[in-house]
Amino acid sequence: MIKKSRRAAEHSSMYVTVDLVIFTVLQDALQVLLIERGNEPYLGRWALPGGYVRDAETLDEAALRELDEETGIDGRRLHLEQLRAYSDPHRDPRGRIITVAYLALGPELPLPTAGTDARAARWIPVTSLVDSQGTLAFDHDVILRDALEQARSRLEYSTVAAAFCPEPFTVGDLRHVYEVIWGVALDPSNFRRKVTHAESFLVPTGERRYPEVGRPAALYRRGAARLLIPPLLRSSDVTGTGTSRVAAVRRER
Amino acid sequence: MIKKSRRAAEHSSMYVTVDLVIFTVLQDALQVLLIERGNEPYLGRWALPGGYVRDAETLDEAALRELDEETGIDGRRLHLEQLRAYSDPHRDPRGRIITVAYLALGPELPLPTAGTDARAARWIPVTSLVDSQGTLAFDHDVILRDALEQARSRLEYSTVAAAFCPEPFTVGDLRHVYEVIWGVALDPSNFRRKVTHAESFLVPTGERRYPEVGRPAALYRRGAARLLIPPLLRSSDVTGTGTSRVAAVRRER
DNA sequence: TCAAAAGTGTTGTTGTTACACCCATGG
DNA sequence: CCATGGGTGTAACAACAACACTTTTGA
Repeated sequence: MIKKSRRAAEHSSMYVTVDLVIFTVLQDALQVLLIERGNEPYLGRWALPGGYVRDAETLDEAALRELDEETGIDGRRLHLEQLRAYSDPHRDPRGRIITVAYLALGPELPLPTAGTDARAARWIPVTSLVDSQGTLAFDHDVILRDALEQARSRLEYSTVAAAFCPEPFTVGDLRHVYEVIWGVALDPSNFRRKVTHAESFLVPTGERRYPEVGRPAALYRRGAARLLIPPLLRSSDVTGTGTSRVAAVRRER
Repeated sequence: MIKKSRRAAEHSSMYVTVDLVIFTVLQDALQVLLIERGNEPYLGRWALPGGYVRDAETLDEAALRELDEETGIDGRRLHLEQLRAYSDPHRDPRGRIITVAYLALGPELPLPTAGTDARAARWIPVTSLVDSQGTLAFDHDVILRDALEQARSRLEYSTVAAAFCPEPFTVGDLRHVYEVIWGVALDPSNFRRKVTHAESFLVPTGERRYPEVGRPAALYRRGAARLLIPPLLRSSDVTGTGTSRVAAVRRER
C-alpha cells in the first residue's frame, strides 16, 4: 500500500464479492445451495450464491447479509468461516472482480426461495457436481472443490460436525454426518467412544429418542469445545467423491 | 455478483493490496521482515511489506512481485501461501482498502534494502512484537499473530520446516527450526526417528557435516513430500511466545 | 580422556482398530 | 422372539514420550 503510487495505471480499484458455499446434510448426502443465474454472464447456469461487498461492511458482514438474503437463515445459528480469495483477472467476464469465498455449515435448512435476479435456488448433492466438473458458472467449480476439502478436514480437528445436526441429536446422527461428508463408513462403537470421550464435545440432555425400530438413543446437545481433542482422523483414502460406498465399505478387510 | 446492481451507492469498487508476512529463522529466533514506513499514514511506524494489486495480475502474482521488489528474493525458492483477507472498513485511514495477507517462509535471506518509499527494512524477532501488541501500522499486529499461528500449525502437518533450512541440512538444523518456531525443546532422539521415518521428507545426500565439536551429522536435502505423515504434533501448551525457555523446558516433568 | 552433539534401543503408556457381545425397543 | 440399531468390553497393534545408552568427532 506504499509503492508505485506514481504509476496509477498499474493498479486500480476492483470490485470485491463474497461467494458462499453453504453445505447441509440432507437425505443421506452432502448438499450445497446453488442458484440458477437470471442475468448475464452465465445466464441460466448454476452458481454459488453471493454478492458485492458494500462500502461500510466487512467481508464477514457481507457474507452474513448475503446468507440472510439468499436463504433467510440467521447466520448466527450456523458455522461460517472464510475460505480464501480467488483472483484470476479473467474469472469474471465483466471485468476485474475478485471474490472471497466463505464456507457455511448448518443443519437441515429451509428450501430457499429464489432471489430477485436468480431464477431458482436448490440444494444439489455435492457428489454429482464434483464428479462432473465444468458445470458451474465462473470458477465456482474450483471454489466448491476447495470448500469440500476444507469441510472434510474441519471434521477431523473441530467439533463443527455438530453444526449439521438439529439439536438435540444422537451419536448416530453425528456419525451419519461424518459418513456422508467423508464418504466412508465408520465403526459405530469406536466412533461413539471417541466423541463421548472428547471433552465438552457432547452434553447429554438426559432424554432419549425412541426410533421406529431399535433401542432408544441418548440425546445430546453441542458442548462448548470447538477443537476436537484428540482429533478424529480419516484413515487416509478418503479422497473419492462417492457416498455410494457408505454401506459397502463397512467391515471390509 | 448478482444482486442489488440498481443501488450502486451501496457497493463500489475498492483497492486491494497484498501484505507479506515473511518469516525466517536467524540467530536462534524466528524473525519477520518489517519496513519502516516513509509515507503517511503511519509515517515512521513499522509495517509488513506489501503493495497494491495490479489490474492484470492474480493475488499470488502480486505477492511474488512484492516479494521480489522488497527483498530481491526469487519467490520460487520459498514457501508462499495465502493466509486470509482482512477487510475492516476502517483498517486504512485513506479509504476502503482490503488486504490479502500472505505467509512466506524461507531460509536465511539477504538483509533487504529499503524500497523507494520505505525508510528502512529489517528483520525483527517475532517474540518481541507479539509480547508488546499495538506497535505495527494498520492491523498488522493482528495479521502477524494469525501468521505466527498458521506457521506453527503448518509445521505439524507439512514438511515446510525444511523451507527454513539452506540445503543441505542436518536433522539438528531441522529440529532447531521446530524449537524456535514452537518455542519448546524437543527430544533429539524422538524427533530424529519421526522425521527420518516420514516418507520422502528427507533425502540423505551421503555426505556429512563436521561441526567444530561433536560427532559429524548426516546431511539431507528436502524430499518430494509436502504432507507430513504421520504428523508431528506439538504436545499442547505451545502457546507462549518465548524462545527463552527453549533450553529450560527440556526434560521437565 | 573429556565435552558435545549424533544416533540407537527399550519400556511404559496411550490411542486405535477390529470385532465379539449385550441391551432396549417395536413389530 | 426376532430384527434393528444403541452401547460396552477387549485383545492386538501402532505411535509416542521418556530416558538410558552408544558413537564419533575436536580439543
